Amino acid sequence: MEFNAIKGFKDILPEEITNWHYLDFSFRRLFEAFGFHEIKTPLLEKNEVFSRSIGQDTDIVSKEMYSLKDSRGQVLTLRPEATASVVRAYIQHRLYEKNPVQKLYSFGPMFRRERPQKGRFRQFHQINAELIGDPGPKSDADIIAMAVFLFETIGLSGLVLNINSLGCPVCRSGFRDELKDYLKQKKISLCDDCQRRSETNPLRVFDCKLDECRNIVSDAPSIPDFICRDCREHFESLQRYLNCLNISYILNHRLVRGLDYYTRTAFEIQTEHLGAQNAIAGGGRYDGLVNLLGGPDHPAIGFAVGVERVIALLEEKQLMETKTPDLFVAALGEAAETQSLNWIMALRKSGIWVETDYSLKGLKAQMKRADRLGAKNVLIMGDDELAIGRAVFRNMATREQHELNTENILDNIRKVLKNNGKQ
RNA sequence: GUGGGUGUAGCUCAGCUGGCAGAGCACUGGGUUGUGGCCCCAGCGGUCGUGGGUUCAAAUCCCAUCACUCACCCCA
Repeated sequence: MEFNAIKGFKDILPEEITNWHYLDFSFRRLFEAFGFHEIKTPLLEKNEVFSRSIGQDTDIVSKEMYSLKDSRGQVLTLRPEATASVVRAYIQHRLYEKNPVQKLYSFGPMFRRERPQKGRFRQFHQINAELIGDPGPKSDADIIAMAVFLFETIGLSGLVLNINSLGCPVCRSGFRDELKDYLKQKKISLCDDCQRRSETNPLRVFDCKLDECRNIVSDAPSIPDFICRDCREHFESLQRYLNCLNISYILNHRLVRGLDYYTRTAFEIQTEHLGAQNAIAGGGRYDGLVNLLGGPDHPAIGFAVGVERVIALLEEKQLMETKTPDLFVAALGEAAETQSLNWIMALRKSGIWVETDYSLKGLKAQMKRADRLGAKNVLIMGDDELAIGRAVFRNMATREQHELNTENILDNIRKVLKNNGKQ
């Protein structure tokens, strides 16, 4: 019986891990320069943590969560996103007592039971940033800039930042009602999906790709007409900050986020290279969530980066550079093999990547092995040479080789490798 | 959940007017007793996704099923 990984769950193989390390290193360095600290929360939470924050009517909660009952009947859920858990931890540990503004980041797997396709998996990874305790809009700019700079520093271009304001609970509910009424009148002309959307999440109708729905929506009440004065000023200030930072963006009044807890600022960073899954990062303000989960009435903003999507873009650009061994040791004969083993280990302890063959083969085979591994140098040592205190050091690229005295051979090798490395 | 596409060697794929299961790459050995890449020769490797049907004969035609994949919905 041969087993495969379950649908939508992926192995990350050694050949693709380099980009993961690169992204990991890059985002941590950048986020810490912004004063963010890492937080790790459990993968499993009580179901209510997610159902209450994300919203009962959202797709995530209504059909995508991996939930299970433990042996005592408690319903637990594998996290479908990070924000709810982070906010739960923020409240549980009273982090606001230590510092009124908490800047937290996290990285790890999320789980949603969707149909997998390009750029979408059932287990996927997110880089997450949350800034809790400041109402903005300067903190909005900070968060958005951090997201934009991340993609800049890892060398991705051609990305588009979309921003929108969803309004606060007060002005949004007015707008929602107006829109609902409007859509009700036009209901017969809407597509099936939009008829459903007009009930569950009317803002989503703005996102429909069909011409008929688009026409209807173009005359519909729009967010800017309804947004209250505070929300408008907030949004305008944010745009001034972005202009000041030379961060280009497009105002997208149709940008709607799928989670209920978003308020005011919403943003998304999009690419054209991933098929239908064009969002590689998305986020926004969630001023009511901390309170909703039982904490103080603290505002917050955050975003998530879809790691697999970013990795896919990095692979497209072939930014991955493969590392190769510094040295391959080819030993011929038992005495040489025994002696070489100690040298190999000593070099490895000093951080030099040394390869050798595990089976005793002829020199030709070992040279071939060294070549296939991409070894930069080969140390050739046979019993005969060893007896007279010599070994051959060969540079694979230049095909030059010279003899090394076996006294002080480790220092000699280190010296040669160091010089090669500098070139 | 709905629709399209694809399943043949470790990988990429050809073979699909039914007639012995193939190529390139990779791997192993040899051409060179102790010198890699290029070249040449040989070798290893396959329940043709699975089950059933039609047929003298099925990788090929039909049905079912599973997996992968893309798209819808929705999201990172």
